Amino acid sequence: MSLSLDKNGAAPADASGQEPLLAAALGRFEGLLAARGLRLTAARRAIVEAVLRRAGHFTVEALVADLRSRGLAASKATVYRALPLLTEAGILASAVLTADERTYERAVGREHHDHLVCQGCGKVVEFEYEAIEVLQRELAARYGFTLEGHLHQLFGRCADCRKGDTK
Amino acid sequence: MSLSLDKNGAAPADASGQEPLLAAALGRFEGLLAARGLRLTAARRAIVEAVLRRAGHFTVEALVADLRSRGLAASKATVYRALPLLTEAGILASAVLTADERTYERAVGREHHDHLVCQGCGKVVEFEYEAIEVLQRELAARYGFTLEGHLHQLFGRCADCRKGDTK
DNA sequence: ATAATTGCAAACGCTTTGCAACCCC
DNA sequence: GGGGTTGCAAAGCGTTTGCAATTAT
Repeated sequence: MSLSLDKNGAAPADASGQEPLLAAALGRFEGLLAARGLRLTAARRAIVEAVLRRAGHFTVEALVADLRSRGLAASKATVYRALPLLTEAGILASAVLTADERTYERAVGREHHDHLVCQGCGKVVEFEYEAIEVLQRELAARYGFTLEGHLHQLFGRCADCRKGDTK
Repeated sequence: MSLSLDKNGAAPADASGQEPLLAAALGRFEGLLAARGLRLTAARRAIVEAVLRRAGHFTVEALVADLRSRGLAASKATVYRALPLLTEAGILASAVLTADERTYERAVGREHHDHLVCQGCGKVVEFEYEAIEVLQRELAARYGFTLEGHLHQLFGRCADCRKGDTK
């Protein structure tokens, strides 16, 4: 089994040359919406663009602020109503979810990965470990389950935080 | 340290041979509290008992209801204030945590495990897979992290739900 | 036209907090 | 008595929802 590790962070550069991504995202979105008799409106388009423009993890609040700062149409309520749709369309994904944090990230044009969070400084490392994915599938099968998804987050302390950081 | 019984003499009502667990839990709790200049009060004792009496996963609401139905002292606020302490003492652990569910479970006297949740019927299977635990440690080490914990939940569909249930 | 969509603000549900009374050491 | 503890109710917060106006097809 190949142990492919994502490059730390690999923060996707934003805003540049993402037309193809945007096209792919809007295409998917429109497909999902059409399949349900829903419409691809200006507000929804703006939300998709805002998500793609974001690099890394972000909160709903930040996304709404982005839209607002660009004078784009999409109120908080509309954003919240769009989140599940974006997720189902594979455009958006939940990033970190804990008792006191909830962030999202772009999903279109990216590979699946999980998160390793430093409890000292909050740094988040994205990782992809096929061996674990395999074991998860094996495990689900063992219990007669069809695996549809998972939430896997590792919490620890990074080297920097172990050295000097307070707390 | 000595384990004093509830001052009002109220013996744990049901209880099926859990005295040793209760003793262990109270002992740990008292230790943690003492180390911080905090006290093991009747309310906190009642909460510990309520947690041990619970089988399986439960919500805070359910725990509060338990206490209330037994006329035990411990308001909702007190329970919420005790949760982090119980967790640190290893008496309580978070069970399932998703965007719309948050349950806890007894940790004392139990082995570590993660959860497999059926998205059809809500059934939760607890699993312990050492191979995955090992890979997690390996992964954290690879990034220079000291692993302190993790949240690993698998979501799928159980055999029963695949057979008949409506989607 | 017909039905979906949106913004706003009110409603919500869960968790936290301010505060005065209380209890323990 | 000093300081931790508790209950109650109010405050917070992020998310959801009712509703009337608006817009897409």
